Amino acid sequence: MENLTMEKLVNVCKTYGFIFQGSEIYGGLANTWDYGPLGSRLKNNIKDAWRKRFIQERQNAYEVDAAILMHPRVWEASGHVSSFSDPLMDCKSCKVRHRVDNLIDDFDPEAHADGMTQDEMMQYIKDHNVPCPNCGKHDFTDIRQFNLMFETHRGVTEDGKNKIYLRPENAQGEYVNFLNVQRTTRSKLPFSIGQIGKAFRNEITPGNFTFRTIEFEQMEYQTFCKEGMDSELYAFYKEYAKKFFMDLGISEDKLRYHDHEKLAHYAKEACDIEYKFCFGWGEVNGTHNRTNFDLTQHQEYSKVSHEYLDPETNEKYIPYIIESTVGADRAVLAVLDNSYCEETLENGEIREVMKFPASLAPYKVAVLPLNKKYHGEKANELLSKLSKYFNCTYDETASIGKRYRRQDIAGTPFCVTVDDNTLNENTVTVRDRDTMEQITISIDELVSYVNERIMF
RNA sequence: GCGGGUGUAGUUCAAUGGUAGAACUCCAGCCUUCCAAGCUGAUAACGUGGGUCCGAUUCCCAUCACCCGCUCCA
Repeated sequence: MENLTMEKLVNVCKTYGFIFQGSEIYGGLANTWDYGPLGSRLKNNIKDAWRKRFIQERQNAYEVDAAILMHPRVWEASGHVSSFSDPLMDCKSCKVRHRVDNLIDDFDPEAHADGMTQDEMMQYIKDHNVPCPNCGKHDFTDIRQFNLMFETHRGVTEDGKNKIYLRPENAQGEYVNFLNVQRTTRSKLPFSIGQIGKAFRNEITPGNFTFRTIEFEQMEYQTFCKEGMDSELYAFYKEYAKKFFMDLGISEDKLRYHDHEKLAHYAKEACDIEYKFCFGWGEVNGTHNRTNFDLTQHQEYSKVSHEYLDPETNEKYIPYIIESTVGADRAVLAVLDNSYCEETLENGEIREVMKFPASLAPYKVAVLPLNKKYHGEKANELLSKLSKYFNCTYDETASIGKRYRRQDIAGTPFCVTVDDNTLNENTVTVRDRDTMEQITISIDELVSYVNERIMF
């Protein structure tokens, strides 16, 4: 909808049970959100849609569900312990906080703070008398490392030896299982490992609702291949991911690519897909050509060979990895943002509708007895029958019009009413969410009628 | 993290240093054969913690959360 605001979307989500603020009765915990009855169904449907496109419909694609807590050496190998932290420093005079590396690079772009240790950065600040860009003074605190990984401890004592991290990305869970999956599935390259799971980042950032949170879920897909096939696969998955978002009901003009100019330490090529949220363009997918960096690192740190013996050429090499990551929470937010509509009816009333693709709708069918006369056995029988096939809901309160409105905002694609014809002739009236048109069909045909229309 | 703004019922809004009102929603009942009808009734709120005061939702402080702008987001 044009003119949708985040405030409006947050409100709709809260009012109807898509998403609530985390720990709300305690005043909320910043940047955490809980999915409610409708939201958790929607999210699960989006995850299932991803599974279908990225696992089920692909060749040589397998899913894993790796542990969130991983060996601390994983994060040394991946580079997260050393580079996933920001060196911060406060100006004692004006209280502005700076990232030290940015401070130095802004002072002298030739300085290359990236390569410096913490001590070297501190020394550089002193030697060059770097001023605070805000107030011009030279009165800084010591540098403090702010690591974006959440730390916790196993065992009873909290010493450094027992420190473990909540994973800041899922990818390592796929990489450390590369050998296991390849062996047990007897896969030849190229093959893919996908995973849906939570990751955690201790970011001090405002969030734009669920767009950036400290706990989030990613739908990740790693394709292992021979060097030389990497660029072709990279291009393929950029497009494949975009098609996936279009299948979630998003039109192409609300999607765009954003190629990275500044690449991460592991990447050869990197590109985001951005969706035009009501607050602006925001990343919903990242496609990366990670080269053989990750498996090489794990081979070095674990001392376990990650070389693949190519059965066709008898060559041994460490595979390249093409990664395609979709943020599950961001995909949900994009679908909510994209699906919300307000329509003005003939009587001037506003109709709020969530126009999800039917496959994503939390409820597929609502069973609505036309009035009190039709409550009871027949309606229950119908609901029970349909519930064997779909997630359904039932509403017998208020007027039929009001009940249609309730299902509109929940995004339920089909409402079936129980009336005289149901009792006498075993037919129901099916009302379509998008067109508001009604048809009469027999109860026996209803399941296949709905099934045909909710295929993803 | 910094600056500014805002916190009253599920929602949108009132009022008040001395019993916090309403509309819509929700729930129950009556009525009702297809798009938020009507009538009756009921439930429901001062973000949290301190302080000042005989008494604080109101004034002060802190904290938490949200909004706007920065910052950040390999």
